[in-house]
Amino acid sequence: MALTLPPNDEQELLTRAQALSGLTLGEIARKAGIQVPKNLNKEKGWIGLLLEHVLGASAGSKPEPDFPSLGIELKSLPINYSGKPLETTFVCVAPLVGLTGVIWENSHLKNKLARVLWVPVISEREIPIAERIVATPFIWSPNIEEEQQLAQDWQELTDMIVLGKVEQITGKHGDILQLRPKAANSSVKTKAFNHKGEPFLTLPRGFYLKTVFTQRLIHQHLRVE
DNA sequence: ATATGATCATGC
DNA sequence: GCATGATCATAT
Repeated sequence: MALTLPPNDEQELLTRAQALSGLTLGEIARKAGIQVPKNLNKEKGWIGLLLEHVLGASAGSKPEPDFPSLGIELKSLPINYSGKPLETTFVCVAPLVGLTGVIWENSHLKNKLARVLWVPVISEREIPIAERIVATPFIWSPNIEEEQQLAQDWQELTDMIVLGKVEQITGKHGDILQLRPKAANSSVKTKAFNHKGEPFLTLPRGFYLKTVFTQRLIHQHLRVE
């Protein structure tokens, strides 16, 4: 596959992303010389990786933004024909230890969501992967209200973790943010502390944005233009 | 095991 | 129907 140079500034990135609007994933992949899988069962991150590639994001799984010089994170967002998100959005792994001194302002979650290029893709499961269409990408930062909601949910979930109640947390906790398993399978374990302060092994968890939140982002950016 | 990229699929 | 819990691939 051909090399795509990273964008020089935010506007170039946005222009590049919006040039994908209306194109099918098959068209985009063909230009990039990438094979389209029949389904995503074994390549769940394929769409995100394709978009990273064609937009010139830095490769690999380094713990930094997709566009380091711009401080921008790329997120693909599967939506239905009505613009409703079909999945929650994974943000980052939730630390279960070492939370002493961590506050919202210096949290990994806040940092991750500081500036995001959202690329919605009409991705209903009945549509073959190659025929799914990119909608209108947009760049977003949380406004005051959104940040307050994120901070509140993050604090609630983090408090429970600190109190050793991680295994009592379900996907129902949080209004717009949730904590759910994030692992290859249920045998994967990571260290946490129980309510007595004793270490034990548990399933790794990740922070996910609920669809009610991402749906609002979509609507903001459909209404205003 | 942890980071990246997420969606699958079953229970409700 | 849809959200929660479970899972898949790859790189380090």
